[in-house]
Amino acid sequence: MDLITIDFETYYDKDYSLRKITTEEYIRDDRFEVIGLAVKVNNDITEWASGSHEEIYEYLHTFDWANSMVVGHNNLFDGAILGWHFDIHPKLFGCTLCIARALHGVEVGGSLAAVAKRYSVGAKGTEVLDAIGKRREDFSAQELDAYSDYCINDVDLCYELFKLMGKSFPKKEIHLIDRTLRMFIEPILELDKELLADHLVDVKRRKQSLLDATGVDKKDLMSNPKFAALLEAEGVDVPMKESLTTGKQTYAFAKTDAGFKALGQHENLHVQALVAARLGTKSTLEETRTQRFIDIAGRGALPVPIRYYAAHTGRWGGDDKINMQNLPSRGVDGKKLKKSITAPEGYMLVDCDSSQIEARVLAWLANQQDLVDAFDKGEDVYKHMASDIYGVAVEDVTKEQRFVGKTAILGAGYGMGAQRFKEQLKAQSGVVISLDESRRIINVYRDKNWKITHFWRACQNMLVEMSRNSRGSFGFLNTVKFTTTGLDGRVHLPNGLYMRYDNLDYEQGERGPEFNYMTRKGRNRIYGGKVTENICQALARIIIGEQLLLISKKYKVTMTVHDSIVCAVPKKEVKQGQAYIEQCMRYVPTWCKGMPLDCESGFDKTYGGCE
DNA sequence: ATGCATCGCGCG
DNA sequence: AAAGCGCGCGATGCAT
Repeated sequence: MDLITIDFETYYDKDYSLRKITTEEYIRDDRFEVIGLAVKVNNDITEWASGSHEEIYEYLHTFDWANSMVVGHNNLFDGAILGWHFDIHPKLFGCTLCIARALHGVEVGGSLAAVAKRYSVGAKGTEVLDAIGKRREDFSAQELDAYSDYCINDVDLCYELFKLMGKSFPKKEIHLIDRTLRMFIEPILELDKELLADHLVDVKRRKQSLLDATGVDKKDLMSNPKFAALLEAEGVDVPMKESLTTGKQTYAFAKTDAGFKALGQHENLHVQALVAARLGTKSTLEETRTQRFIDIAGRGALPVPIRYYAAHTGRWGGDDKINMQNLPSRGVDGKKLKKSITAPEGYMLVDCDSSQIEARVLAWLANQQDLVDAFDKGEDVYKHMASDIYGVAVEDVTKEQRFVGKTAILGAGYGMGAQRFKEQLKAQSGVVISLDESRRIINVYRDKNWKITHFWRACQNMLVEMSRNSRGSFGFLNTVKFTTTGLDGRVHLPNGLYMRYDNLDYEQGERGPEFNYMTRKGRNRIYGGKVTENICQALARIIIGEQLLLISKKYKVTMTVHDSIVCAVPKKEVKQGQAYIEQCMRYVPTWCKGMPLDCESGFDKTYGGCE
């Protein structure tokens, strides 16, 4: 297999640029034009090519793409140009930006310049290229020459970086990068234009009627101080709270803030209307995302931009202004956007969810064997938890009691305290318990799952060890190893990558060291329970990654949302396809024998219809 | 005009 | 001793 490194230079101007519009819109726009590109086959001399679309097309088709791996820095961009404009479909896509993010942390600068500097492979060109607003034909021969040097240099840097970073990079992760990029580069999902148009009208109408009921202007609702003034005018004591970020007093206007919620039942009906309008108009997601979908529908199929290694736990994230991982799905009529996403002609979509994967990983990792066994047998672990909490037989557990058990299983496993548990329970289900009762429930959880509480302590000890610049391993079958490089703590993961706690430091608190590490947004507190959560999330991501690759052998994976995978399956074999996909999602990787995995799936013509 | 911090909110 | 966690996007308010 050949390695082809590429970089496209394309037309841009003040408005038509990647700073202003999405990658999808930019590449599909009528103004799109290739100024030129640099191509390097294996270690051959890098070539520069510039010419008309037809000339570039012809030139590009002289390479053997079908047997090549194509690498670029941010290959989402170059790969999409190859596919959408030049009908070129390589065997494998690589991306030095993706690899850099996985190796050196999601926090560090991922620009080609920054990564090149880190590896000392040379500097990115600094010459000021007068390219803005210039079409290919506007460049003089000398200007084009300078541009070619610049572009060739970029490709050479990218090639060197791939050699250095790619050598030790896990093969499976390379394939995951490839599959992730293809969700965007090879779009097959379609959008239901009529449904979207109707939905946009509905959403706007709904918001307007909320506003009409108050008789105030939208901007007075959206602004915190102005909204506070409206409430004060009604004689309301404006609810305040302490900011979790700054510690200062701030307005408590979030939909889960108790004081604000109470205003929703205020005796003054105008106050009720104001609160309802504020809540109903504050989130613009439904409206903006619907508009983006409508715009995309006018241009073609739906490319799914998923960012490889977005979280320091390795999870994927959204990208390109249209986060496909947080599409609404709860509440009445909540799935309209998902329902607008449709399988291509002759296909159905299968949406398969891994069941409670993080809770299962936690039980396995901490070697909480009774919980592992319960998961394995397919028992209702939430009911079992509730049975212990309330001292009733499993079959007598009420719906409300089961919900308490569920909240405990999903939250208390990472050290949640009584105060937080009480609030969470109230916010999520309206169940109100006393602080003493909350404390009792937390204690029941911790006693029952004592191995898990031990694991928090092991993770805390790991932080201590890392801060002493040492190495070691812990966890079930020594799955989790850690080392320290300088001040950077690293938790090694079974896929060959690691989670980093950069510049790990601590302050001596009254009751022991309080650890923190550096992120892009400043220092983050870190402690045993949180490390436990991070590791479980990372391991769950590795498991679903392996499963995604298995599924890809047979079906096109169109997107993933953390614990779910959405595939397109030919209509006539949808039942067999669904069975195959479920089989893949129950696959237990070799490094985690005994992991109790399960899944559930549904299929439909639309994403939102998969139940 | 543009960038940054903060908050809220959607998902897992 | 105890502390649930992980994202991205959009709006506002304020600084440049």
